[in-house]
Formats: sequence, structure tokens, C-alpha cells
Amino acid sequence: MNLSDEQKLVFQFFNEVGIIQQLSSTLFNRLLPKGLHNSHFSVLNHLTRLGDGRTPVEIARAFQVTKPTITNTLSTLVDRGFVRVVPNEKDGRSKLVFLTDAGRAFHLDAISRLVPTMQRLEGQLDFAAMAKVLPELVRIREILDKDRDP
Amino acid sequence: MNLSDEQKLVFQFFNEVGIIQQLSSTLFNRLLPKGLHNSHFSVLNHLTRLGDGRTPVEIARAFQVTKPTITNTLSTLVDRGFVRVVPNEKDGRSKLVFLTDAGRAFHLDAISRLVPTMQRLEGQLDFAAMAKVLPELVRIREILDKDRDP
DNA sequence: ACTATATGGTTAGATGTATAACTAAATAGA
DNA sequence: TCTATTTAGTTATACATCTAACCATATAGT
Repeated sequence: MNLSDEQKLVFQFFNEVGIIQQLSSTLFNRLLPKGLHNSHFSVLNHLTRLGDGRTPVEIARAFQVTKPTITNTLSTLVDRGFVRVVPNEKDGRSKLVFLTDAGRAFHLDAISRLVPTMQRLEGQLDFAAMAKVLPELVRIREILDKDRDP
Repeated sequence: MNLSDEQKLVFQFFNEVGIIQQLSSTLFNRLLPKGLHNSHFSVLNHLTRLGDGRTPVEIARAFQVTKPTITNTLSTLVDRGFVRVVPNEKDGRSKLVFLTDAGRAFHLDAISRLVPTMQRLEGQLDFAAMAKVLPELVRIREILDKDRDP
């Protein structure tokens, strides 16, 4: 029982992706203050870029994490005073997440922490290559995403 | 304070990588028996492909995980009887990891579990694209890897 | 209108991985 | 040779994320 060459390729691909994810998330986590992680920053970034007033499930879907995970992430952000979570008038089951002023300030501060590392990477990473690869990654992500439920 | 377009690209790239990692590892984890994860299978796969008798630190470096992480992963594999960890005669500080027969058998069994999913993905994934992207991923991984310690 | 199903969210529990701090052994430099 | 530094590994601890099970509310089918 062996894997075909194509299956080995898939495995190798996911292996590289896993390592890059590990290295990059460790890199970013170290830049954030104690107790705050990539995931918290990402949520603030998402709400800043695309607008707040979204439900937890919408946010969970955007990052492809489970509902308990987003509950946990949001509760940390609430404890830090970076978001407010209020009942949704339109739907009694759900809630809406809003950024606070402190949350917006923290987001700006976090970005300023990231910049020096980004600039260091700029000297080494091949942006043209990354830009070319990105659409392929998006397609692969979409396929995996569609595949996972049935 | 804003990110440049290039910095946004880097962020978007790592974001896609993170999501793909999450989806793929969840996919594979579900295929393995209760209590065994991607990480355990990967170690067995590594030792099978490249030969056993390696030290824990060598294995940790191959997957870019920390020493406590590999200690934990190996202890699970030892508990399951899939590897033996013995003192290294050549270096009193270190140990050597060997596959057991049960470990080899489990590895084969795990592969047979993966095959149907792999075949399902074969119908959807673009292997040519993945093969083209892979070398770029390797280069990016190597840059991140070099960058992380200094 | 009522019941069954689907959806949003939380709680409980398990586990993988990280950092910090430690011990033991090897190596390098005076 | 002796000390200082590096390297291998473990232990303690924190935390993000997962699955399973649950409650509350909304929607659909009869």
C-alpha cells in the first residue's frame, strides 16, 4: 500500500503549508503583547477593514474556525475591552460585535509593532512570487472549504 | 499608520496559508484514530521515509516545532508502542528514536485510511498548480526559517 | 398552528504547541 | 585543566483550538 506521486505531492504541499503557518504565526505572536495572539489581532483587523457589527458566526466563517473557538477569542477581546458584544435586535439567537475605541487604538498599535518585521522581511521575501502564488492558494483553500462538510 | 500594499500582500498570504493549514490538518486529523494526530503520523512518516535512529532534536527541526513539543509527541508515540527511544551511545545528552513493528504497521494502516480522501481530492485539486507553487513555498519557508533566530 | 429541523451560541473536556526555567552532557577558550 | 558556553532533553504552565453535547431561537413542512 503506497501513495501515488500525486498523493505524495499533496502531502508535501500541506506539510510546507503547515511549517510556514507555524513559523509565521510564531513570528507574529512574538510581536504582540503578552496574552494577545494572532487570532485576536486578526479579528480586530477584520472588523476594521470590513466594518464591525458582525455576528460571531460570520467572523468564525471568515477565519474558518469553529464556533467555540470564536467564542473564546471574543471573550478575550471583551475582557481586554477591545470589542463590545451586544444582542442582535434582528435575531434573538445571535449577537453583534463592535469595536471599541480601545480596540481601534490597539489595532493601530499592533500594526506599528508589525511594521519593522515586515520591513525586514521585505528585504528577503520575493513579493512577485508571493503575489503569483496567492491566487493558487485561494483556489486550494476554496476547494478544501467546499469539501469539508458533506 | 498604514501597511503598504506589499505588507498587505504578506499578511494576506500568511492568512491564506493559515486557513489552508487549519482545513487540511482538521481533514487529516479526522481520518486518524482517536488520540492520534497529524503530528504523530508525520513523525512516523518521516522516520519511515528517511530512516529511523534519529534524535528528537533532528525530528523537531524537520518539522520546525519546539523541543517540548517533540518531547510530547514522542511520548505519545512511545505510549502507543509505535516508537522506541533509547540513549545515544555516541552522545550522552541525546537519544535515538526507532520505529517498532507496531509503528510501521500503524503507518501503513494510516496511509490506507488517507487514500480515499486523497482520491476524492484528486478530482478537485489542481496538481499541476500545486506542483508549480510548491518550490515557492519551500523558498518562503526557508527564508522564514533563517530569519527566526538571530 | 404545531412540530421538526436548522442555526447561533456556550460549556465541558481533551490535546497540541508555545515559552520559561531547569538538569545533564559536550565543547571551546583561557 | 578548568571554567564558560552551547546543546539535548524534560518539566511546569498557559493557551488556542478542536469535538461533543447542550440550550435558545428561528424557519419550514404538514
